[in-house]
Amino acid sequence: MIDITLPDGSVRQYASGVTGMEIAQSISEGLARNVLSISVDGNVWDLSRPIEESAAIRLHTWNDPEGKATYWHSSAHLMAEALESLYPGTKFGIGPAIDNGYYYDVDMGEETLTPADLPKIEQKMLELAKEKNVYQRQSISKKDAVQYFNEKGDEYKLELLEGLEDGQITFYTQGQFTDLCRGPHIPDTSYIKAVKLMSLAGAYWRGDEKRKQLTRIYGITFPKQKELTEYLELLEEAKKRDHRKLGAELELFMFSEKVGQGLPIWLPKGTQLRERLQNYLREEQEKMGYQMVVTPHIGAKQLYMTSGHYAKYGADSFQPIKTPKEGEEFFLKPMNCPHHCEIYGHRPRSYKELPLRIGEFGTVYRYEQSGELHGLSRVRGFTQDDAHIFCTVDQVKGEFLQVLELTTKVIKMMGFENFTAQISLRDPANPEKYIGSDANWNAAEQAIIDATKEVDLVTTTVYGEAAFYGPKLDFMIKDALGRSWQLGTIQVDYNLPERFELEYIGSDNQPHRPVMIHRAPFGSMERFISILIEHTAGKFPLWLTPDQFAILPISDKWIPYSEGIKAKLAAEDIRGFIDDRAESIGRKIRDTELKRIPFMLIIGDKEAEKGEVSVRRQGQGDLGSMSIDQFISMFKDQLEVTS
RNA sequence: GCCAGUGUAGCUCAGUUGGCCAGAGCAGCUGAUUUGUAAUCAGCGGGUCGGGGGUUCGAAUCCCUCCACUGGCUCCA
Repeated sequence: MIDITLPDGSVRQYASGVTGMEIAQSISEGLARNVLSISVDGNVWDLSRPIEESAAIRLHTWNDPEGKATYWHSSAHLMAEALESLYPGTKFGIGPAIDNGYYYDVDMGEETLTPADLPKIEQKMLELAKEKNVYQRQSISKKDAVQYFNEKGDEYKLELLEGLEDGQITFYTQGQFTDLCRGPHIPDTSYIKAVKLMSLAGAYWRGDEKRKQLTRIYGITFPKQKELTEYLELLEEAKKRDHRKLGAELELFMFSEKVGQGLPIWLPKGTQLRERLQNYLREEQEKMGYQMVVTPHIGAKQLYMTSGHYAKYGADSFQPIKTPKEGEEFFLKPMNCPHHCEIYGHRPRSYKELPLRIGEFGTVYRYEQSGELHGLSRVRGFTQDDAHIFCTVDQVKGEFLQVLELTTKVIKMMGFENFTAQISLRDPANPEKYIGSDANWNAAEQAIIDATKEVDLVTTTVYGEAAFYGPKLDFMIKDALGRSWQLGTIQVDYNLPERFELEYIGSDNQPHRPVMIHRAPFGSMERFISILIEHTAGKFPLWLTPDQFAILPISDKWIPYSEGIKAKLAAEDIRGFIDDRAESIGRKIRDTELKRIPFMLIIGDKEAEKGEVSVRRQGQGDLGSMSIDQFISMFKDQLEVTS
């Protein structure tokens, strides 16, 4: 007998060789119907795999991530079977489960798939699913595995096999399809009831752009048709929140082919929004001792040679602008830090000046590959809420913590609760990608790790994501469609001060090298606002929204009265306009609702007689009639709640 | 940059296998209406069918090429 420990800590005894499915059945029929896979001492297994020794287990259903992952991975195999049956000779790369579904990378030779082919594959999958084919696990020797894929002519699987050790190789077979796979899988294909192939994309084999591009097919499956329908509806809803769509509808920003791709143009309403955000941050930063500066949009080549940006990005940036007679070369500013280093270094500095916090809403220009551009999230010209803190080694931690506090405050104030913090460190395998000494890097990386620990910030650590001059702490947030974007960033840098030979005179009357902290709580105004739009669906916080009210006179007889109301509100710094069009009140309300203007003040005979306004809240409806003073006080209450 | 797809009026979309002057709704303009909580009525104007080239008696429709956009991949100081 073996001891099986359940998640609640209770221990049950089973005969050695018991399977996950048998355990589930012994607990309840319902569980046995719904269970998809099992964790045995932390490793996810098939339900049919015998458990030989005592272990702690967790049974996974559709309701946990491991269960979904098993389900979707099995769905990828089902899709592969369908592809092999419809397109014999298809070669397979990898086919993992992802956050929402799965994909499989395939090489179809001369054949090209188009979206029109997808329904046919979906049909085949459903057909095969009904066969209730069992996912059969089989251990296989490396030699036999190599022979199998040699005969099949699948060089991708053969390459994957090269990285595997003999004795640890397993095949899974369902129906007519056999795949090299670690598993685990759901019991059989009949669990898969609803299938949708979402999209086709090119994907480089092993993520290497020098290698062949395979066809990636994204799909998702569900145990119930209803769940698929709901998922697709959710996607439709998310698309309505897309900042590119709302940005156009609310007239926040635009793009123009003539101006150039990836170069956002801010319209008056968007500019208002952006400047309010900047003013907010400016005030917060002034409280913290920041000093604002303004630097030019271009810089001489030498500046970027000194900073190292030229060596790293010179070939992949906008190419230099040259003076017509002298041929001097200037680059569009891709970063503000070199300019700020020059500000630091323009005269001798004393330790008494440190920490020196230099801030700038600096507009920078970077060449991004055309296929990468995306609304406001990925552009070629954008404004960073940038600042560089020059401080002593001893001050690094304190400064870092202050920046961390500011950044999390900003993120939380905007209501972005679902952010993740990522520590981005060097890629140990590629030291040539970075400048500076190991000692500098170690100090910088340790500073970030220590500071995040001190405030108990939950972080993930990713190697290879550091900037070339230093490690970063990045704040990641998802957009409406679940894509993750980096917003705020904090970077500790020992290297640029060295390259710019920055110094300060210490209390010992000796020169010392300062440390630099790069930081941008929003990241860029463009990307931050793109996320803000998607998270609020265009219903911005009251303090930020371009128009806070619209006065809707029922007939133009009440326009003069409306003017008076508007003036009273303006005196209280409440902004808005009068809709004086000769339209019906229903029409005015509809248009104002669609513009996401928070308050509608409706004025007709009744209100004017009593000296009141009838208040309607966007998205909520009629709040009834009240005096203008009552409205002002209600407005101010809400202003505080949302700010 | 790469793979796949899309591009018709300011917006959303129709335009059969290539065939008379390219259509609709909304928006816009003009006029009428003076309205009570999500679209008042009528009239009018508006399109190099993304650009260029080609095939054809004839191209929005077929082919080539460039541009932009969408979904991914790679990249992201």
